Amino acid sequence: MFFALTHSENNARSGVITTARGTIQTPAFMPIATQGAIKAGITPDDLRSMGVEIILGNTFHLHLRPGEQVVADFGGIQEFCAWQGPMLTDSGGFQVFSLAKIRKISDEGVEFRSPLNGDKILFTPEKVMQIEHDLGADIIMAFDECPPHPAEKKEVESAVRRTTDWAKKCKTAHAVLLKKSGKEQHLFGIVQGGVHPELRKQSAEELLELDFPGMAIGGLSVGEPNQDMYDICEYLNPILPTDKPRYLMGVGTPRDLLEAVERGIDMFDCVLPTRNGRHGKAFTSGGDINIVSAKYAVDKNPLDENCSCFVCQKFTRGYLRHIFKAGEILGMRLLSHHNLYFYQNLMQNIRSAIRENRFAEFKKAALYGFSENA
RNA sequence: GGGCGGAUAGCCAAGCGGUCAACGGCGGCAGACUGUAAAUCUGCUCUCUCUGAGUUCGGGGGUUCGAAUCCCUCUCCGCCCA
Repeated sequence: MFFALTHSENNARSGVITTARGTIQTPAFMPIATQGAIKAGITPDDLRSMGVEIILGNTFHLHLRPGEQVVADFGGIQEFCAWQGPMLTDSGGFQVFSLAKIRKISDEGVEFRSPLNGDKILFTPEKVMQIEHDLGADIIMAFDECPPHPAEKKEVESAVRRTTDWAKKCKTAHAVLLKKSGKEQHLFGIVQGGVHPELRKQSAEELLELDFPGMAIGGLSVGEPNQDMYDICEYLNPILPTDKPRYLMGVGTPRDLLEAVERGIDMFDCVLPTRNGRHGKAFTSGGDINIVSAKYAVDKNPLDENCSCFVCQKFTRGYLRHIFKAGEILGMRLLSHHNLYFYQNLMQNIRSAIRENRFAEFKKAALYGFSENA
């Protein structure tokens, strides 16, 4: 069985996903290795030491460099990265949003211009499936259209229509490739529909007919108010099947994770722990801190006194501030490490709380802590 | 001793009669970042009773309606000739 739900408390769920390369306890947070590496020098050993069970790669960026054939030649993305655990590849659907200035959408697919050299890159559902099969991740995402926020409702409707159409094509192409490769790869569908409940419902129902082993919610955390994101999760909760993992793409802040878990989400990924780590912001049990702030110059405390990561065992805020200001790469690595550890620890605590039927009180206490510095 | 060339806000450095409180960079301060074109981006950084006013461009003096910008002089720095 791919997904087994083991505990639930109201809508919050905990379970386990089983792949050929290992299991993933849920709710899970997946660090992002867009180009096959967690930025700022976090190694596979680092990830394992903090309890990470699955990481992400990106189809678009890995296609541009080094190319899926190179990755396939190494035996797949997991071997290539020396991670060797479960991996997931995003499809390039987010690049439809993030690279909006250098792409053209049609019903056939999306024509990108390479940010590397200006080459025209045509992504169709079939092409994306071929690339994701060559990359060989354990979970692969259907090619979707992620519209911006705000957007005209017509634009969102069209994105839902294309996303469904492309999902069908992805499923068909995936089935053919799967038969040929004999590998185990699980294709997830992605629900679109912006902040419109009726479009979300339509998108989810159309995708559910295709019976994907997992369902993702895309098109959120693109600029809409946080409450809208929570509302959409809450709205979709009874529509999505309970026996399949739900993946809220691109989310989020520690608070977002708690709010979304409460509304039935099982999987997350987000650049925040690593990007903010590189930009000098640390997540702590007492809220975010900006380590370059002058007030930490002679602060001899760790980033988070409640954290047991090695950064918090060894280094003071004053030292971290100094190496950050000095531009030493160690500062970015240490903050990235701490932030990823903080996220993993938070997810571990969330899972324990759900399994012990005390998630509601855990969430309340955690949110109270995050507000200390706010 | 003589001849050139310099001295601009914390530092470097543009400006060379009005549109200059003075380009730009560094440093400093603050903020942003949510399926990563991000070790990135944005704002502020002389003083004040701050949508206005006051003092600045080595010191002093002068020319002019008006000077960081022109003239005289002093001080200091660099290069060259003795």
